[in-house]
Amino acid sequence: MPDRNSLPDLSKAEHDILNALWRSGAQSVREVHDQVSQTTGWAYTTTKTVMDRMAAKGLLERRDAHGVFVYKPLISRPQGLAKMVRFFTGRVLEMDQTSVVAMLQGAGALSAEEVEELTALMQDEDEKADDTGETKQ
Amino acid sequence: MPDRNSLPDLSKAEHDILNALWRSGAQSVREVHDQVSQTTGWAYTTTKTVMDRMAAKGLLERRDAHGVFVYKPLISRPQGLAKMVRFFTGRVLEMDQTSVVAMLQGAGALSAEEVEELTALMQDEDEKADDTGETKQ
DNA sequence: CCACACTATACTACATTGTAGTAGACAAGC
DNA sequence: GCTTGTCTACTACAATGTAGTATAGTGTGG
Repeated sequence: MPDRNSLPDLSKAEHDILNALWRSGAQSVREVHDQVSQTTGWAYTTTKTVMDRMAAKGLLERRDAHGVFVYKPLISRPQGLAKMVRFFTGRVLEMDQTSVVAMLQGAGALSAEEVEELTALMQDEDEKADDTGETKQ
Repeated sequence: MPDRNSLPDLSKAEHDILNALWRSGAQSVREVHDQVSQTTGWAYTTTKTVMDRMAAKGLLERRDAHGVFVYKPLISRPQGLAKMVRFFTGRVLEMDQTSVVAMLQGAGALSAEEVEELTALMQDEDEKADDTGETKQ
């Protein structure tokens, strides 16, 4: 796990991979690819490259399971969501994040536990931003 | 304007620039930078590089205004928002986009006209995706 | 047993984006 | 006129997007 106490700023590709893993648990490149390729249109090697880079960065754990590698996410969905939600609400829409998070729960996009974790994470971030003179994405 | 009838897939940096321009109209690099640097922490040349690349891609129009260049967005906010909203709702949250758009209007993040344009754009995209065998980001 | 066909894995590759630094041009002051 | 502060242009280098190719292991029909 890389640099705890600072949430990762995931790229879109990384979100796609993680979504598959959050949804269905640890999987091989082939299994993940079968899921993401439907929406991304990626080549198999693209999925593989992205996943390997994520493993190198400590976002995924790679384990040999009887001949094939299986990848497991090392961050929770709320942890992965945090930065993106902040960016989307604050910078894309320029609106308050709390109302959005509330809505997400209402719409069933997140479970109650996820909302709770996410809320806590974003609050931490806010506090951090408050002192350290803001900045940084 | 690049390849009409396919919305641009904006990066985060591009969103930040466009937001400043949508908010305050055509501006110089310096003016945009003064706005975005507060949240991004970018160096002035970073803002400049991103804006020039956007102009080269046809996302912005660059015009000489008495000695300095002024940049104007060539796409509307709903056009810029479309892909990001789709990505955020569909791929990050895996939820239905319509409820989100409704919420955005409720929360005042978008005007009624913007919501209308955005809704129409996203519907077009949906139809396109329906035939052409899905895929493509 | 063995050559062939798959797959998984590793390397390499090239364009775009993120994020600047530096150099040249020009205007405003001294 | 020389010094300063900007604007603009060019260059740079790492990370990400998006693959292709090469190699190694494995199962399969002879």
